[in-house]
Amino acid sequence: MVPPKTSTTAAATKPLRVDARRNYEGLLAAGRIVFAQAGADAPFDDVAREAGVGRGTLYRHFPTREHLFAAIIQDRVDLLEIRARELLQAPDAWEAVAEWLRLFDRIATAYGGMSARVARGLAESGSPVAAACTPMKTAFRRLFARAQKEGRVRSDVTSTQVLTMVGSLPKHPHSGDTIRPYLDIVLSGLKPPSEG
Amino acid sequence: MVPPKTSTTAAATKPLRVDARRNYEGLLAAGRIVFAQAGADAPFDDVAREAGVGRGTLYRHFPTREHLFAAIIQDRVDLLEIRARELLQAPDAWEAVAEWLRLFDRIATAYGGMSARVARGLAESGSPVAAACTPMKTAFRRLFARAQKEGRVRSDVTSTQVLTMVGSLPKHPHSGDTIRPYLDIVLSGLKPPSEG
DNA sequence: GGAGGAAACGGACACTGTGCCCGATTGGTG
DNA sequence: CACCAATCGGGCACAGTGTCCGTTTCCTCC
Repeated sequence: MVPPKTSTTAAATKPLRVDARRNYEGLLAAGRIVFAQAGADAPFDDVAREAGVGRGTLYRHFPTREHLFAAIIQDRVDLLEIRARELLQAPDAWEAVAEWLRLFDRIATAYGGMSARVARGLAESGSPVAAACTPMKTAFRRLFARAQKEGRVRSDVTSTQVLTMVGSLPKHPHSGDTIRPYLDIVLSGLKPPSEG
Repeated sequence: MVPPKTSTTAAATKPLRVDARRNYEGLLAAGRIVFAQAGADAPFDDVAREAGVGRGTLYRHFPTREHLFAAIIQDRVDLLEIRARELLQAPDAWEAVAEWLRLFDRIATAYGGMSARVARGLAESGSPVAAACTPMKTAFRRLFARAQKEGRVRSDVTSTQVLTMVGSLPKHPHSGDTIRPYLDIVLSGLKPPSEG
């Protein structure tokens, strides 16, 4: 895993000592493992133990759980941003939005219970999650605005609200997949009243 | 506040001593106050302190936070059950479902953050919340089935899934109201593909 | 109306998770 | 290689949870 480059997490200011970078990457990997296995509410200490470092090290690199979340999802967020830019070229504006949201939903279920917390963080500016997601949000806003402009999406909802809503959809407790019809209902409901 | 009669919470087995009943009702009232003010994640102790009783008393009456939730929402749930039965007589099956869900959504926002926890408990059988909501769920299932039978609601979703979904909708952090378009999107998305 | 027993009370205790702090250690530099 | 700053990581204080048990209160029966 590559430590933050252009990201908003911590770097770009100073080169970081080699042991610090090693621990940073180890904590990131440990976070993925622990949260994937025990859910987003797993004891924060477990991450430090899994990484084989002390509590102090963990808290220095990631002051809060949300900071670690933000770092963990960074690569997925980058991916989603790229995809949103690509889909701006797609012929059907509505299908582009729908396809992107399906991808977003699939990715959001990677870590149990995390998508709900991320969805919450998306809204409140100032949160590390919101900072990490800003480029993605901007890219999706363009995609969404295009569909709205063409009248393919209802006009009384903002792109951020859609992200929050989809991120908050209930998930299967164990599989982690969104229960089938939930996303379909939202997608169908996003279409303007005129369209079926 | 009337202590549980036909409810599933604790009673109907033994008459409860007068001091026990007094404390039960005091804890219920305290729970409403504390959760309304500080949200559903407020320290459980605060409920005991607000009620002027010890921790032991609180935990004896309500072994878990969810047990207290179930008791607190009992009267709202009863109300919703009654309304669902009434709406079975309504001429328009779809409008009946929509109206009931709007009521459900409005009620679900009474205590900050509680609706999400209740929505989670709704799904997992065995939880006190699920037990308290069973009559309501049954009544809504009939209402929902009627609309589905008439082809006014998409057929690939169950009534329980709808309840879980609406209960999980993001809420305004402060006001507690569902952000406007969320419920509209779900309602619109529940209609079958043929209808606009 | 008072004595005995069961039920209920409520504070103390042990435990877990969190977040911070500071002495010890390690790495980079002249 | 020696020094200084950056980093490490264990220890500490604190808050929330849930349980246990000695004490108190209520109900019943005489």
